[in-house]
Amino acid sequence: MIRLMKQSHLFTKTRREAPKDEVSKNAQLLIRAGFIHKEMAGIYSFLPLGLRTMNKIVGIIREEMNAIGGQELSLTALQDKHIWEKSGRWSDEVLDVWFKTTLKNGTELGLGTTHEEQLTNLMKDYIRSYRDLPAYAYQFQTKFRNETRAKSGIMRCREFLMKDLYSFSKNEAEHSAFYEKAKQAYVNVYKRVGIGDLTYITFSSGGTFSKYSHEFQTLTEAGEDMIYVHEGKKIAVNKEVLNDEVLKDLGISRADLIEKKAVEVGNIFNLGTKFSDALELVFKDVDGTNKPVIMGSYGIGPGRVMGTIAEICSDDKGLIWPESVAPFAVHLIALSNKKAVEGVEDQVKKVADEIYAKFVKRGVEILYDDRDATAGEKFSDSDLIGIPIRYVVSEKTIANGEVEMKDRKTGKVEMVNISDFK
RNA sequence: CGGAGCGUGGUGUAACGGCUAACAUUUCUGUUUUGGGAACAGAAGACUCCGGGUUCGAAUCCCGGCGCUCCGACCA
Repeated sequence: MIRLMKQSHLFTKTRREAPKDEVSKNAQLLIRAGFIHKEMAGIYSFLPLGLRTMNKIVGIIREEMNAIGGQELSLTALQDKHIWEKSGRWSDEVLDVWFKTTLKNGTELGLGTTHEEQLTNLMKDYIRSYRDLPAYAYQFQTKFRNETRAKSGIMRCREFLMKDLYSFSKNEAEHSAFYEKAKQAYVNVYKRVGIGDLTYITFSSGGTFSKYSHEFQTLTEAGEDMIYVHEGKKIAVNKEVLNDEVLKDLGISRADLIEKKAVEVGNIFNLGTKFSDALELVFKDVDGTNKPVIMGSYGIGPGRVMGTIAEICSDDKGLIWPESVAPFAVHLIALSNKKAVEGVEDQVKKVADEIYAKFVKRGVEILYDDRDATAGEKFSDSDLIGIPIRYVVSEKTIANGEVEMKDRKTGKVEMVNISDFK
């Protein structure tokens, strides 16, 4: 990733007002700051700043997935309908979010909404023996879902990036052990991207093979889900499964639960042998018998995570990125003095250029506002874009041999000696 | 997919069925200015979403389409 950028070269611009048909805070701020561009309802392009943040989120997820033994691959978006027919999910009645298309010769294809079928089928080429298990594969892939109603800015899109990991295990114990590791990895991800405090492991319906699945729900008014939070245990229950049995299982009482709105930023799911049965993914066990592989799926939408961060980490002036996902670590602003006459060096620009060069040399990701714009405009843009640390170089500061450092989140200002920049 | 609302320069808004579609912002030129989206002067930018209809006359009224937003349903 490119570490440095002069703002005069950045082709995107900020805007004072959000388009009137964007109501959600995440889309309003991200569009105004030049992170995303709306193409259609539920379909957004990612611009340079937005892509940088997206890649930061992706990078964190990748590290956590690698840490639990995930192996990254990339499956195709165009998918063969026959493997979907085997699981019974080709039908529009079963899966109503399909985008389907055809080849010139009439062959029907589907644009992947998810990849259980395809990966299960693929794994048949590689999983033969208990010695081949466990296996953990994941990808970052664009999913296509024909949502009847896209909404909430980038929170529910028709085309969106998703990290999906699938686990293949030889028995229930092996599966469960990995499932727990994955759960912890997810906790790590949300913590690292800056929304850990507001994110709850939420018990949700489990389907055929386990009593519960686990959603990761982040509290925000922009959310679509209603969950019941148990503050003491830092867990929650999805409204859909809240009943006496669940309360008993979790050892909690209804009185301790608080109803909150939340957005689902990830979920993990025990698939059991649903897909390995359907697509005949079996392995030869130690005793010589064929057994179906036990599977799990684990999903996170980096775009939705980004939208969630934008909802939570922002104020009336704009975005406030956590350091770990900010498009740049530092925003350097030069309030240069244009009065500088020909032949007389512009001291402010000179100092700012030097500081910029030092940051670049140190490998700090920096956006340098070298534009010919007024102070107010630069400050407003800086607040809107939301880079965590802002440095200002001006006549006033260099008169004392200093540079001003301001924390976007706390607003705390500190003067730093120019000679301290190494 | 049911319900509601809305489509006017790049963006945000205005305009009784009646003048050359107005204002702000934006962009460009020049002067001036540099610590919170400065000031002045000049300029650019619109078949008022599309297609029909009513009318002497439509941004405005009617019909159809498309698009967008919100509520609900849905969310492997």
